[in-house]
Amino acid sequence: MTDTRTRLVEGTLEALRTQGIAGVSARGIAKIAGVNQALVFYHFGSLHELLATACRHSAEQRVAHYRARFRKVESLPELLALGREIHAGERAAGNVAVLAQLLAGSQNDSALAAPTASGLTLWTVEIAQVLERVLGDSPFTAIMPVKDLAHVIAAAFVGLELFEGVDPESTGSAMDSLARLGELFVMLDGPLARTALRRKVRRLA
Amino acid sequence: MTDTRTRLVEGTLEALRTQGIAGVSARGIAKIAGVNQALVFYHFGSLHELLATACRHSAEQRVAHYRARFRKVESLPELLALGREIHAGERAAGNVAVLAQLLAGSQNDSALAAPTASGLTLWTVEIAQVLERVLGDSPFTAIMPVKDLAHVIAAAFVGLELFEGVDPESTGSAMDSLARLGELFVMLDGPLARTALRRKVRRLA
DNA sequence: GTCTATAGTCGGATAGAC
DNA sequence: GTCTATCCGACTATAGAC
Repeated sequence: MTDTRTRLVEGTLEALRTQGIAGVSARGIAKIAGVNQALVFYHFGSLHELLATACRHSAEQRVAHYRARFRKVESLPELLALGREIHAGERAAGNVAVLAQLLAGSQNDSALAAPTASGLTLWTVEIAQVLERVLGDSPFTAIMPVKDLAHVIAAAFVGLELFEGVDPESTGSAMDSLARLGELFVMLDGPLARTALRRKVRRLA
Repeated sequence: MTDTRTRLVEGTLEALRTQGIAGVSARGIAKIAGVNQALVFYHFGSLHELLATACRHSAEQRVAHYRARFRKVESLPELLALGREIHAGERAAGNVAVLAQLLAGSQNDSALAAPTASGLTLWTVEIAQVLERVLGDSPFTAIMPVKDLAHVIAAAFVGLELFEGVDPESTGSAMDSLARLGELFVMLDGPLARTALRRKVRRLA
């Protein structure tokens, strides 16, 4: 990627952060990137394609950044700690906001939906792999497969990110509770509890 | 509210559903509403104010529609059943999509953030009241207050709604799992389990 | 209250010089 | 590859007739 292409992609992400999907424009992105407006179309053909490219780039970059850390996680407490760390860092860097804006824009724009879905899958696959390793043999997964749990976790994060934009205090409190809930789950996930849980799960199925 | 005002407000919600926050315009809304474009400004002063009005109206209308049902819920299974029913109905009517688009737009628009937060609060207050009644005396609430749980539930619904727009199959599967998880929780929430949970919670605090 | 017409602005995209 | 200049459409908002 040449320097101009990179600047435009990074500028697109910054524009999504500061202006939202409703406010992005080729002119605005070019201004942020410090390049001429016509270069958006020379390099990417259309604003649409630039958005899609930025979406792909952002997801790959973010997940790659944490992949090694994900691979090292061997227990639920470790996963929770990493989850909180990622949330804090990504939130501060505005990357969850980018994802939320892309998701909102994708609802009525099928060309954007495909790369957004790919980007999302990068995250959920990574989370699912860790969950598989961490609670793969828990009877809990009979009720909720790790793939589904990974989706719910990612969805809750995106939803809470959006809430945080309109009601920061309540959302912060909810996130703290969620962290405590994870700790409780770890405490409950002993051998005895697993046996009891297995019985219940069988009855449910 | 005169007929034209009503048509414009309803048209705004329809525009949010079909075109998203990035695609709404006074002209588009007027076309959907079947009224003259200039009337947007005569009745509401600005597109902004129309969006805010529509946001308030939508939330009040939706919550009022379910309030009586919420009040009748006396157990977690009933709440789960109602939750699934509301989700299906609201999803089909596109009301969760409206909320998601308003949330996305509010991230970079403080004038929209206030009414969106109010609308959101109408929902979370209603959910929290039911949760209070249903599991108010469970030790579970010591870890996660009903207010926080209500926020997380609402956030997860909004997040999953957004995911559904880009990846319907995976999201549907995740929602099914979530429903099963609720059923499991009900089975686990017996007197014996509560006593054990209370012990764990004390240790955590 | 509702209409037409329009001012003024901004945005996507392209042509063509360098 | 990068620039200037520009076309053209869509937008918010207002003026003024009815």
